[in-house]
Amino acid sequence: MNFKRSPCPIANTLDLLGDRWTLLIIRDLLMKGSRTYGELLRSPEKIATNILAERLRRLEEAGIVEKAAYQTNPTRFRYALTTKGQDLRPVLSAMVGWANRHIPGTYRPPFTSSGASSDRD
Amino acid sequence: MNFKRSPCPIANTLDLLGDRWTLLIIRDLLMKGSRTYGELLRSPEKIATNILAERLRRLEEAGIVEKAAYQTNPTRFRYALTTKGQDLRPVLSAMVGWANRHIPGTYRPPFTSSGASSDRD
DNA sequence: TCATTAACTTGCATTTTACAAGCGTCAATT
DNA sequence: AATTGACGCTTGTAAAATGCAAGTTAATGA
Repeated sequence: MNFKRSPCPIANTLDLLGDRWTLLIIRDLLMKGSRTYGELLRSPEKIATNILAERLRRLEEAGIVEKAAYQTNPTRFRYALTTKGQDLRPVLSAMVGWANRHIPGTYRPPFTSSGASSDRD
Repeated sequence: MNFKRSPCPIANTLDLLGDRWTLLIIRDLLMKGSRTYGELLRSPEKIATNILAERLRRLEEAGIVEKAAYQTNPTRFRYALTTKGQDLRPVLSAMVGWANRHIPGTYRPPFTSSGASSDRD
């Protein structure tokens, strides 16, 4: 599990988050707070069920996401970002800034200029 | 080619850069200035030749990288970031900051010019 | 009993990635 | 003149990841 391609912080980050889906899950958890598996599935990008399950497993293992039962009978789960996960906000904010400047047709979030100290979860 | 999963700026960014290699190429071009195909190949993460060629093609097509001949007989090429590509620096910086804080064993860049390094402390 | 919802897993076809090898151009060396 | 070597790729193929549909388990309400 811990095979690093190099000691480069960017390479290490990409080993964890470098794919088409992982940061979208983190986006949802960051923007909308803790969410269930089903809610995450309903996001507009339409992630496949097996991919979502696998990514959540990896993120939990990496200490970025926490899974907790919020009810029993039947047991239902909620996923939330740990501090480590919440700390990815600047990465996402930078991407939003870049996309808004350089990719036409991207949605501009109401309150994200860059520093985004917007609270509430 | 212009098929968007959603109007989300993060999803759009990931459609362009969301994989294990693209941001490493951009890292090299950003840190070390313009580079040749051969120099990019020699980076410590050891990208495969076909992947590098394909990624450079996509980045050029996306207006993030420019390819220019710097000599003839024999013709040799140099790749460099456009303004759009250079503008990704905050994204990379945020990743460096996050990795340095949360992934043990990552290299800490000595110093960083223009808005780089940690966004906390 | 039957249908329904949540949270997944499984099977399989398609796509992408990784690894090795090969190719064309030119320049210098033997 | 032929060989060697560097550069900048392309091609072939095996392995891995992804996408899609369907199935599973547990519980609840009609």
